Amino acid sequence: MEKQSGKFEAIAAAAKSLFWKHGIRRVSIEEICHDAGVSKMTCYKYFSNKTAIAKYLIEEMFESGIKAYKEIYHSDISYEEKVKKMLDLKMSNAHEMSQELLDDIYKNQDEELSETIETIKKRMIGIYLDDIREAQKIGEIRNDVKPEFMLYFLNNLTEMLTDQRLVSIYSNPQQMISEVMTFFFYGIMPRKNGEK
Amino acid sequence: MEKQSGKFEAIAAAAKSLFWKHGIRRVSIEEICHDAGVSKMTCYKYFSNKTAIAKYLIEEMFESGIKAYKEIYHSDISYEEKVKKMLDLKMSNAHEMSQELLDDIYKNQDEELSETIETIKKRMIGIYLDDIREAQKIGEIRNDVKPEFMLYFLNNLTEMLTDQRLVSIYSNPQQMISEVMTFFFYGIMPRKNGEK
DNA sequence: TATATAAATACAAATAACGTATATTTCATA
DNA sequence: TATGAAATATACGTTATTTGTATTTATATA
Repeated sequence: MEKQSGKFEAIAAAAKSLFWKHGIRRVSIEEICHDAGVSKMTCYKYFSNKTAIAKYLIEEMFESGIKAYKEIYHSDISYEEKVKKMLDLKMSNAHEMSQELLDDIYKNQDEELSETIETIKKRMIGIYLDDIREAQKIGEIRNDVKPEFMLYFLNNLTEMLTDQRLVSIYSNPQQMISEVMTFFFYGIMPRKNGEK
Repeated sequence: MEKQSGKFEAIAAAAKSLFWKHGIRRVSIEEICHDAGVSKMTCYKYFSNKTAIAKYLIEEMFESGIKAYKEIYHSDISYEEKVKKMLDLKMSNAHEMSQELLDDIYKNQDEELSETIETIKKRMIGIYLDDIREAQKIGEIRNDVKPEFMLYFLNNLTEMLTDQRLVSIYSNPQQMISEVMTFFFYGIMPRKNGEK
């Protein structure tokens, strides 16, 4: 069997560009084919329909996200450094999948797609919670706070980091992340002597 | 007759937001009505169809552009200052109408809309050329260069000013405009003594 | 209460998108 | 050059969406 001469990738790239800009509903298969420089028949060789393309793209996106997370989590740096790196990552990927696109998917009640997203989300939450519990066990973070609350709070943080009202307070995003993280790790109490 | 309770404006605003983001083709009238919080019947009270809404918005946009230009041109400042103000204006309005939206209009061969745009464009070019000729007449700019070439070159300048490759060379846009303008007014030759 | 105005609903007609079948073209290989 | 696999272009019936209008229902105002 011959190696795919990049047509699959061309379709995926064209679809991603269009979906991410306009949502799924507004984009037609013929449009994707045109942008990919591929005929409709070729498109149907690889994907059974539009939803299948979107599903593939969304799964790919989440997979690469999980992979990036895993790499950070299992790297040999302090827990604080890990959280910092994750927040950096989240920020740079903020527009990876726009809220608009998600709304589009849910609003149009495409059950297959929303189920796909829900499934992956659950998987990611499971991974995150396990990792938090592990970190509690080995004493990297305090264990008198529910992992679920930490996760909720972390999600809240990432939202804050893309909120223009917060961003505009700081002269650069690194300073913002650093300050927010300090608050997350140490709270509002002034540091005691001996504390890092 | 009662004053329109902002429904016309609501429709125009919703349509503009959608058109400017997704182009005209991808947006339906029902969508506009929904976003405007107005029923379809009310929409048809004010506009006969989707093209009519787009036409109104495009004309309004060009009109306000011409108005802003006129204000600058007839203000009591030096010609150099005028050009600078115009370039500032052009830059801040760079995304007023995206190339994508224009492509959408031309690609879909909506004759009415493209004619509307062409008509307005011609009017604007006429105004610009007249003003350049007048400036030549009263000696504000040299008269051994065709007005048409100056206009062409000015258009080219505004395109350059939104080109990221150029923008990234300068630490701020004002410096860029100033340098580009100096080149436009005085060319590459070093200034002679006595020249401003 | 009467009257005007907008919203909601329903609908036929037009348009666009879908997915498939078939004919044509391309192009590498025998 | 002839052959065959694979992509493209074309055509087509089917379904879904959009359009523009008509009719009914709600809402506010004088």
